[in-house]
Amino acid sequence: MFSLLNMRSVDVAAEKPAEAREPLVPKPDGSTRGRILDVAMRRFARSGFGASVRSIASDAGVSPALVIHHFGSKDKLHAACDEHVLAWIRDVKRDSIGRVAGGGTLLQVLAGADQYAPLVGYVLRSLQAGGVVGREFTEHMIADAEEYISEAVRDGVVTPSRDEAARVRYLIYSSLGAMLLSVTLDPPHDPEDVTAAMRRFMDELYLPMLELFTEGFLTTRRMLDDYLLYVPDPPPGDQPPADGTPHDDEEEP
Amino acid sequence: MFSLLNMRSVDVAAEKPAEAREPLVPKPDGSTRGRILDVAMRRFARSGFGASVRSIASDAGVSPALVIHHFGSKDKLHAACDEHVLAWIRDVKRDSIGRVAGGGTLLQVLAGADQYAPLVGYVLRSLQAGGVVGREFTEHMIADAEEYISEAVRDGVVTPSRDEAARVRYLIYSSLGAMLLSVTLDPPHDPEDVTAAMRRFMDELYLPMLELFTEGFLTTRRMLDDYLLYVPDPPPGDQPPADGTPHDDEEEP
DNA sequence: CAACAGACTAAACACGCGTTCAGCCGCCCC
DNA sequence: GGGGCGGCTGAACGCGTGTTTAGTCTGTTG
Repeated sequence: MFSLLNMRSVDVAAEKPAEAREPLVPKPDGSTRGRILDVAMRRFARSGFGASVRSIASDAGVSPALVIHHFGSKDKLHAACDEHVLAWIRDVKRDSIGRVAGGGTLLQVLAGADQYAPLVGYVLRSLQAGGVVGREFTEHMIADAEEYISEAVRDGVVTPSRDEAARVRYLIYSSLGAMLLSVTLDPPHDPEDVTAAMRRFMDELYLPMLELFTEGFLTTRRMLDDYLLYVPDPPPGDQPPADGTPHDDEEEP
Repeated sequence: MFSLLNMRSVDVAAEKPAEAREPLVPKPDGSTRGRILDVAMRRFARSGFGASVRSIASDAGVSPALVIHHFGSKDKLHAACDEHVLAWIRDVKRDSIGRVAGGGTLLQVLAGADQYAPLVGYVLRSLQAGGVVGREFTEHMIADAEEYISEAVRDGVVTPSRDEAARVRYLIYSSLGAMLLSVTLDPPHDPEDVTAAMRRFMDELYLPMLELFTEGFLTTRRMLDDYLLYVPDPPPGDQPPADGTPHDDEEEP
């Protein structure tokens, strides 16, 4: 069940056995340091990385000095949050492996439960800011997709591509980018539930995506053929001769 | 010539007549106020909207107080830049109308000339920040695409969709979002030429896009048919019955 | 020529930020 | 019991921010 960007929330419920697995959220830990880390992550997710140390301290019910005392500096706190979030993501991935056979529907899982809202919010913020979490998350998704798409191609349910790596990157960038853009341009009133916004987005745009994936968009092969004729073979990481541009490729209806 | 997201840079050169139209950049104006506005726009594009009034003043070779004197406040300066950029975009659109018959390749035009770098950079920043320019730009693109896609459908070169409006939105969100994500996660060393980054992105990912548009992704109609069977008709903005899930959101300390 | 107007600036103001400092408190170990 | 030690705080420091104020200079107008 390759699905890749299988986004519709309603399906999630249908696919998983009724005795729902509860979402995996990190244990409270008890220590003040842990609580600070937790509220910092949530605050960053809600307000972006410009959030002040004072606001985080206030959220945690401690003094600003204590935050610095435990983490050394705001930058180090940010780094600790990054690490914390990445670990959480790894846990969710490990936990959800083999659920929908072939895995890969990480986005589905994350959007499916409100408890993941801080995690998702944090990832989106990092994507917006070009942070390490955003980068790593994207690469995770690409690596995963690479794997199960190639499997799906072997099984004959997915078209092969002339450049699998590029296709995977394109697919992940589009879906992630579309979602990011959607919640950025039209943010949820309560920034706490980005997951709801994601599900709305999925519900609205799942049909066109499915249509595109199933039926394509163009009725003629002309543009693709022209391009293939013009450009040699891209597959193993080499660039086409760039722009020596002997391009008398003029297209015209 | 529907093309929509026709992204390949090499084509741009081929399409326009050799006696190149030079890109349309707003006249210098001469006044100090105009110069401040210009450098402010560029500074915002390069460094984001967090850029300080002092840095802008320094760029323009004037005192910070003068910036405030002319624009009232930083927010008003920001708004003036927004207006300035939107006017510029309107000019470019009007200027490029009917160039590639049917228009719509605004992105192409913008990515095609380095002189548009500040404009493009500004739009991307606004997209990142969820500003009005980003929103308006997106809606412009959607409106344009709506028009020439429907034309392309009439001409039989593009598949019809069960929900044209949703498809257009999906296509624009994906392409814009993918591009935004690409330059965010992997920003150009010299932030001055985002256009180069855009062209690189286009060159890399044009093939998979074209493949997807021409050949689709799935080899079976099963998923689409299942979905259509499950969901009635989405066209006029109504939500599917949104399954049972009474979302019990507990959590929150 | 005098007077006003507007472009422009140096200096300061008020504020929020990340961070530091000195010290208080309660716990554990000798 | 005494002494260290780590969690923790209130107050301050230094800095960068957007903005204000007072004033200078220049060109125009009566």
